[in-house]
Amino acid sequence: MKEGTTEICFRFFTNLANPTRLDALEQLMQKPMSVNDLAESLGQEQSMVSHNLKPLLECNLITVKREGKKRIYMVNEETIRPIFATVQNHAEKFCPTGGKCLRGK
Amino acid sequence: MKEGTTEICFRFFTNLANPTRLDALEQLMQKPMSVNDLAESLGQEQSMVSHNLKPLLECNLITVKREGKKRIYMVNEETIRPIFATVQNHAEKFCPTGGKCLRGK
DNA sequence: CGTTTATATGAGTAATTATTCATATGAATT
DNA sequence: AATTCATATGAATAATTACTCATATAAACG
Repeated sequence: MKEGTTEICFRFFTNLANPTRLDALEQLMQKPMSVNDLAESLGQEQSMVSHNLKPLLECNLITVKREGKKRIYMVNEETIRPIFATVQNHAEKFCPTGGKCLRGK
Repeated sequence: MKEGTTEICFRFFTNLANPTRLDALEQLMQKPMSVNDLAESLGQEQSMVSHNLKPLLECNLITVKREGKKRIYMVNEETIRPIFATVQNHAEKFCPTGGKCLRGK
């Protein structure tokens, strides 16, 4: 692996290691939308969603474009799709208990 | 995405979102080895490495086999290789500043 | 079967990260 | 340019996660 990869990986995975952000990504995979729509669809406060979108955006896991007075967020398909595909494959093959393999919740 | 995927993803990414565990994985990708060898090669305490290998093992991101009186750890190639390949691709294409895209450290 | 060597565990503390609430910013539309 | 609607930010607190040190366990080999 290249130099500095651990640092990048750490930021990358830290970014994804959060339920709110994962929920947000899941929604945005279905359909690009604004912070407010996302907040409503997740049943979360706008400010919390906004706080959580920030690092996703900074790391380019999502992008944003303006539409009228809204900012429409969408996922970076090139990265997000394969990542989730790999996790899903891992879950099917290696997590027979359905994700309870890491520390009993 | 399937039901329960967010929970699995959360555990999965939480597991990877740690410098010690990433360093350990990087080492183990080069060569399977014991906890003590790993500890030495990382310049970390054996107990810390052991603590960190535990969740990786529980989530089947690594596996272990006994060899004499040592326990040899190795990565789950099927999952780890593609994950890191995707992150690396992401870094090259979308992190021009070399990983400084998420919160200035 | 006792001893040694390798590894795991527990509990306490430190460090990091998430969430909340109040408020600031900012662009679009009138 | 004033108003409004959408979104971002800051700072404080809460929650989670990591690390350390001391010690327990466990398998292998004599």
